[in-house]
Amino acid sequence: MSTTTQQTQTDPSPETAVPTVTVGTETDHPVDVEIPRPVSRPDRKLLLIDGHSLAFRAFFALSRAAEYGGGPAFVTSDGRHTEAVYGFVNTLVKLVREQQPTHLVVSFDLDGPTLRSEQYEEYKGGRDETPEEFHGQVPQIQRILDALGVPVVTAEGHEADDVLATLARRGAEQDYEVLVFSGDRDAFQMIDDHVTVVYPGRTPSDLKHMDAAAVVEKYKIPPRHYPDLAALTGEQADNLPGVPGVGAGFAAKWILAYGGVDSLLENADRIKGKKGEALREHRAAVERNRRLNRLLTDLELDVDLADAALPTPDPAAVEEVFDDLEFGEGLRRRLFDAFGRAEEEGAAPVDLGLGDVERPGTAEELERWLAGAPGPVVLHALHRDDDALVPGARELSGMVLARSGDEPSAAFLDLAAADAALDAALGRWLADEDRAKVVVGLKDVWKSLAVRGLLLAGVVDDPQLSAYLLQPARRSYELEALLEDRLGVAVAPPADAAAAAAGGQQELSFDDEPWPAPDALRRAAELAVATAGLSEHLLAKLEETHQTALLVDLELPLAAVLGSMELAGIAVDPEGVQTLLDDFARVIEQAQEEALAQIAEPVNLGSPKQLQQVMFEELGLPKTKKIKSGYTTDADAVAELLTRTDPDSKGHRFLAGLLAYRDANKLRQTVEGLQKAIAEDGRVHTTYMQNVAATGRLSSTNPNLQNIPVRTEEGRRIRALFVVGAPSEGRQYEALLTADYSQIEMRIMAHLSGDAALIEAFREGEDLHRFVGSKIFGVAPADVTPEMRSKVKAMSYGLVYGLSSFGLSKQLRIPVDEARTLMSDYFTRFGAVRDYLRGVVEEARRNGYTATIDGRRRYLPDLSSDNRQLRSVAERAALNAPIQGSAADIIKKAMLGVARRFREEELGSRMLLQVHDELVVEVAAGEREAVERVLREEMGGAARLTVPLEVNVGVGRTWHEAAH
DNA sequence: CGGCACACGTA
DNA sequence: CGTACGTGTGCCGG
Repeated sequence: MSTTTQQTQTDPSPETAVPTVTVGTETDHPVDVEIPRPVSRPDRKLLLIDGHSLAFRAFFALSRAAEYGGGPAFVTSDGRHTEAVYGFVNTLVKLVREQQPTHLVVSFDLDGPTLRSEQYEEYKGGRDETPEEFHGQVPQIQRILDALGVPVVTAEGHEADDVLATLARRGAEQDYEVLVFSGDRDAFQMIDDHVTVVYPGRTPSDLKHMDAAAVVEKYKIPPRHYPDLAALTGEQADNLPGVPGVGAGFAAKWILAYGGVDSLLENADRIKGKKGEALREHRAAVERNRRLNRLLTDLELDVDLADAALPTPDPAAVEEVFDDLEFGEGLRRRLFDAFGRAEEEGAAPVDLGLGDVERPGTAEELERWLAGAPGPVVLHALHRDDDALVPGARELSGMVLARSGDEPSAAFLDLAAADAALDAALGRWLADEDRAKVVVGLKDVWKSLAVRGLLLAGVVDDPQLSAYLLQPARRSYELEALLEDRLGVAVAPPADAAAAAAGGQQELSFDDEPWPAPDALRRAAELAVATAGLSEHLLAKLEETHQTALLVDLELPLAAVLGSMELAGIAVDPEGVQTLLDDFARVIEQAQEEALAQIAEPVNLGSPKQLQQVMFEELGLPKTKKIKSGYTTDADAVAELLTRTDPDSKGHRFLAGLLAYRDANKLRQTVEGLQKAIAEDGRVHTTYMQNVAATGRLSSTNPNLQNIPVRTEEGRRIRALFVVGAPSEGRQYEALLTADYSQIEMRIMAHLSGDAALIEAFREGEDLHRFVGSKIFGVAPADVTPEMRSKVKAMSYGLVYGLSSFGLSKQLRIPVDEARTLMSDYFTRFGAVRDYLRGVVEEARRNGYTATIDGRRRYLPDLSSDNRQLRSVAERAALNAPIQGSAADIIKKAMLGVARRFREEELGSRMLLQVHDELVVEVAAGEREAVERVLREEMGGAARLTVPLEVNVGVGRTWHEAAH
């Protein structure tokens, strides 16, 4: 932070130490110029923006084509360019969000002559013509500023910089902390303890802060002398030549020795050498430059800073301009996040107006409560710690029912205490499709009710699913968080959490204590009442974003299907598990021995840290790819090292042992996890997470049955552990059946891109990669070698993930040139694919989100990040999300279809697993053919694409056999 | 004990 | 410098 230069001295008193720079050391009157630290005034922070400068930089930054972002981005459907507008708003929003100014003014240059152009005709001459596409964008920017309520200040005959300098001076006098955004370095002369200049780096949103210390650091002179330096060196951008041969270094030296331009020129005769000669020769130019680059701080401006308080924009006005310019939701959201939003609906209703929680104890009381008011009833499950666990579910002790409306009300049902009549009344209501329910955590509630023999119908929302559709990247869908984030409603934290936070011990529970505890019930009731409002809000938002059908026709019914799959579980062969564990244990031991025999001291092969020590220091193996902790020891890197070491060397044997150890150990862990997960019914009940994957996929946990090994022979032995189950509930099962989509993602790519060649490939029905290979390499399909085919395959799949030519070269271990040629040949043959991929990113950048075929969104705000790394990640996610997400939608629809058909055709077979593009079914005795038919029809017909959806089906005693 | 980093399994 | 996940281990700091 200190800006020590040779000329810097320090005030003797350390408390008030202000660095100084001495200027004019060679004159009779050297001056110590203080280099102040900038003041911080969070409550009075004025942001001044040079509008043209920001717009111009934004325009060029966004016009540059990115690898996937080339082509006509930022053009409205009627052909108006909007790069500058978009970039301007984006950076403005970023500045406001990061700097949190309390006041904001934007200034623009006016057309027509200025003081400077009159004094010097060539001023700013020699610049390239502004591109055609830039014209017309500045008025649009002013339109947006108008909608936002941001004051725009201009001055006839003056550049924006003079306006800014005047306002900066005024702001400083009124003790504002002033930030000036300007792309013109002349603005540096404004810097003092109150004024900092923010100027753009390579991109308009890569912003650098220049305070006095930074100027001294960079130019060795105090800010007020910057124009002297600029006058000497000249300003290319303004077409102002300076003294030939004099750069910033010399200029600074002169200034420090002789002071500013005036004083320097007075002493010009004392300067020796060529440079002195040049200075004397170009004295006129220097004087002219200094005259022109002096910013005026005393313009008459019709603005009062007090009126420039950061406005709260009118949403309607902003929406109108944004709609017209066809800007997406991402930018709008960021804008309102930064500025706030006028006339937002009232903040948190502190009191929900909820009376006492009712306790209907009879069927009549329940029915009376249920008939109390129209509108959906929120159903919130209550569990107690000792609720019985059944395989795949948890029994239910009670529930809170709630509704909002004019008279919010909540009721508690103690299921343990309910008599038969109350149970029946509850059952009738639950099963009644016409009585609307909002269920929190639908899948779990569905399961708990199912094990009680209760049906659940008429579910109109689960906020944890509707919120997922609206914000698929959220980490948590806890009600409290949703209420807070979506409605601004705060619900008191649970009492035990409060007690725990206060350092209290967890209360021991005694059998005679009332359940639920009164304050816990009260809180659950308030939460449930608030949930009614939350649901209303979420459903309205789904309607707005056209995702209602995804909730109503897909996710909600799917919850029940997933619930039944979890309850079913899949049988695992326990003896097979033990055999496999023993086998793997032998391999692990052998591999470990072999590896450790090559080194001096034993290490933990599971510790990457210790491995690095051994591999790169003791064994002296070549360094691999850098990671945070040093160099990677991952399988790819180890395999690479194996090819580069002598097979007879210690290093080689160590690496081979390590790989074998890791392989077997990983498999052992998988099998152990499986063993631990076998429930009392001999089956493994995974949990499908319906609101975790940002693309719309399911995930599987506890245990994860979506990553059971399959690629290696040893891995496939694990698949053979999953077997058809023993008879249960009077039903016999004859086999497992697996049905998977063939290349569904590539088919979706063909559909979305409309690429004629790719579509033809799928319609021909021949091996996709062989077909693509024949096109790219220009040979007959029969002449595509396995090597060609595997390259093509890697590339095809890579494209779906946003693979670069660099990445392809790494993966295929081929030169980048070759990878690039491969890709370009691919795109020559499948041009629509490239167009599609480009379009996806552009559209997502504009809209702020991608969408699947059925309209499931994924928001990607980082597409406009100024962090290249973040932006690239978001771009690849944008390429992948519509494809992966559409595939997820399709198999979800297929699952609903399969479940419906099993029901309608009264089949006893049941779906057990979903592995993204595969369904595993347990086939009831005698239903093999029917099940295969249902699976083929429902999976194949789950979407109407321009290419067929091909489904492979296999049957066997085990999952492994079924897949062959 | 919680959280991070690493490694690695699947689609 | 290839997307989306979940899990186990080591290891750090509290």
